[in-house]
Amino acid sequence: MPPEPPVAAPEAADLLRWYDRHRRQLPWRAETGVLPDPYHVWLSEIMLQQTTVAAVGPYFRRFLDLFPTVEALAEAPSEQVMSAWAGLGYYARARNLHACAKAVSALGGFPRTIEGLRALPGIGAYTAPAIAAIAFGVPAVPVDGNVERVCARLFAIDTPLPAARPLLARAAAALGADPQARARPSDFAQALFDLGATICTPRNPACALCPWREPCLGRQGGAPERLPVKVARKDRPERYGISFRLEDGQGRLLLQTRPPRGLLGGMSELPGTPWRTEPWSEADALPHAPISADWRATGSVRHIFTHFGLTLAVWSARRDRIPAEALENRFLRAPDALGKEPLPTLMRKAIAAGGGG
DNA sequence: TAAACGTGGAA
DNA sequence: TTTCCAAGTTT
Repeated sequence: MPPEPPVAAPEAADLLRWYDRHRRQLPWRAETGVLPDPYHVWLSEIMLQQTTVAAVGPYFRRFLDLFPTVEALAEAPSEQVMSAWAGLGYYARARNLHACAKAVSALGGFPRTIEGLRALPGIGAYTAPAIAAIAFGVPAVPVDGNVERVCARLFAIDTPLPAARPLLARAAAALGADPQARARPSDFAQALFDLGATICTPRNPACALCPWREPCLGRQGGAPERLPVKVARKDRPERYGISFRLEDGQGRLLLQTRPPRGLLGGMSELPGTPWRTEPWSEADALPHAPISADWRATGSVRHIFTHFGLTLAVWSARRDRIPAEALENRFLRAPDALGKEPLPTLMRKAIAAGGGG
């Protein structure tokens, strides 16, 4: 009997060789062999949470423009930070970002250890090792969605997520234990991201181009695109609301600020009804209007949040002078000042929906 | 552990 | 149109 061919194990050297040729050029990345600025790494990591590279790019550049250093960000007013973040979503990230900048500024710089980073607001189990590895060369493998997918396929782990998390974390750590990986922790982490983003993609992975195609058990199994297995998501309930778009004689809009935490926390909005599971009748809705007026339905906005869909009707009215009681905890904004207002995308759509009609 | 937490692009 | 997905964290 001839000896069995040795089972090939994925080697860091193969991935790093591929990365050196095919790495993506991204605004927050330094040149090959150079560790990037920790501020840039941190800022990009927070922005990239559950968010695409394409969406982050313009925001990242704008933030560096407005806040060139972590100290500048720490000293900026929170309204300016929220305004700069408006449209990116998950606004708790922006609130934590500002709090983290203040903490880092007070510390005199970013902690260089996973534990030190993990203690900061907005930095969790993934982001702490990500910053440590990418910015400081700490030999750790941050496990994000890319790394989970690559590992699930590489080792044919078919336990459904999220139960598979501990298994996948062990697999990722095993890859990172390779001496070649430990010699280049920053590049190794980013190489895994790039592999997951450009080759080992969720659908139609380009296995023929993969530096790990030989040892990949998922590919050998014939259906790597089937991995990782995920539990079915619950269906999204629908909610209904009405926003009141009130203009004064100068065309200024009546706005208010949402509570500091929770959905769209700290962002600006049109006054309106609560968002409930039943559509609103006129009689139910009018008590929530900021003033009594000749409200006209001028538009409707459909918006998808993570855990519910929202159908938001927009009712509009105009009043030359806004009564003082309507301005309790509210304020007026001229149209040319709305660009600097921390308005979430939903409210920009609502304002636009009322404006033309 | 599970639910809350935004948005836009691709298939 | 619908569903899935994107460098997750907090409670």
